[in-house]
Amino acid sequence: MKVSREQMSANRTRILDAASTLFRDRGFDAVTVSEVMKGAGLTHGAFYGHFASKDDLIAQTVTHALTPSDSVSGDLQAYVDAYLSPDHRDRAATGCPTAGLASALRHQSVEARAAMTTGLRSQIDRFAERMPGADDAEKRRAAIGNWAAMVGAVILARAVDDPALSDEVLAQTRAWIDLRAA
Amino acid sequence: MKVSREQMSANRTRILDAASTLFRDRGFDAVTVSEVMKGAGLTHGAFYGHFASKDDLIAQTVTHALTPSDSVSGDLQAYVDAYLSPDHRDRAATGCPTAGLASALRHQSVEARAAMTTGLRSQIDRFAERMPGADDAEKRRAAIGNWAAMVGAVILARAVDDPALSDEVLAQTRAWIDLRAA
DNA sequence: GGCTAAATATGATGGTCGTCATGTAACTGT
DNA sequence: ACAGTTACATGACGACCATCATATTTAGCC
Repeated sequence: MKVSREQMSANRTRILDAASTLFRDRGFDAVTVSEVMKGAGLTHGAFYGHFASKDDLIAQTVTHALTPSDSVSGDLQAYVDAYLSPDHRDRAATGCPTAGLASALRHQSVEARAAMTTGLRSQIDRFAERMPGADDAEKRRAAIGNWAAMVGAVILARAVDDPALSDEVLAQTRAWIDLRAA
Repeated sequence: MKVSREQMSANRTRILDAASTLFRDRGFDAVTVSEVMKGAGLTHGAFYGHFASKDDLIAQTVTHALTPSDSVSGDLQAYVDAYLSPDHRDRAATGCPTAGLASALRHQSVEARAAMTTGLRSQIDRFAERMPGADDAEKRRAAIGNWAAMVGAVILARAVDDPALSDEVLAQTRAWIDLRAA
């Protein structure tokens, strides 16, 4: 059955939200189109009215997941602490899309990778604004270094089986990140 | 046809080598059992004489790829520079298994994750030995923080489409890693 | 209010892949 | 040297999945 224009737009958003959650949780390959549509409350048939292909969905989901986030607002130290918390590690489905999707993007379409490029660039910019450092160059360097460490730490913490080692990776990275000097 | 015992053992090693390369290059899901066997110079039928399942292969490949590596021998600075080089970014198939496989391990069997745990632990230990720092605690912290940054930087550099941004992530992380102080 | 087009549901198709069954050849121990 | 076993090859099967075809219902417009 046909639905109203705003209903369809809302459906599209729900598909992207469901895809974002599912992809972060289980990866692009392991999630099927049917699952995404079920997560959005629709059946698989409606999918190709919204997207040209699964690859198209992936590209648009990356854009969707990476865009307007309030990422680095509020206290920077609190942001870092929350990012490197066991709670964030354990909630990949609702956590940072970069940590959840970055490695998988290497095998995706140019469109998806371009969306990641845009997302990373703006994350670095926003992060650099709030970084300590003598000048902009130092701030930018600290932003990139710290962001790489944060993403890497969460990925390693999630890859590992032993909770003690996983917690230690997070805690030590948190302690090691130096927000005072570039 | 049956082959000699040492031939079979060599075949097994070749399967693991091929799997290690292919998995790093394209991920666990995208690589088929047939491809791995073809890479080892065998047909798919021989696979289940060596491994119980694809999951079993994945677990054993992680162990195989993560074990005896000469990882952190030689000059530490040279190791870090090579790790964060565009060349290493561009050669994932022969590059660091941690950077190539870590995120995907989150969805794998306990055996595979246990292998990753062992691998990460020994990498941290070896890395810490050569880290500067006042005491062992500081060395360990620096090892974990630096390793997280290195892995994260390579993953981000590989995820991104723009060569300039990708190069910058590597170069800035290299510059930012402080090997002198914990 | 009725006609048309659009959005979704249902059902089908073709291909791929993990796994297994069977055949074949040759290594190994006697 | 022989018999039995074993490692590998060939071929098949069943499941799953992305994509498409068709049907159905309803919003949007006159």
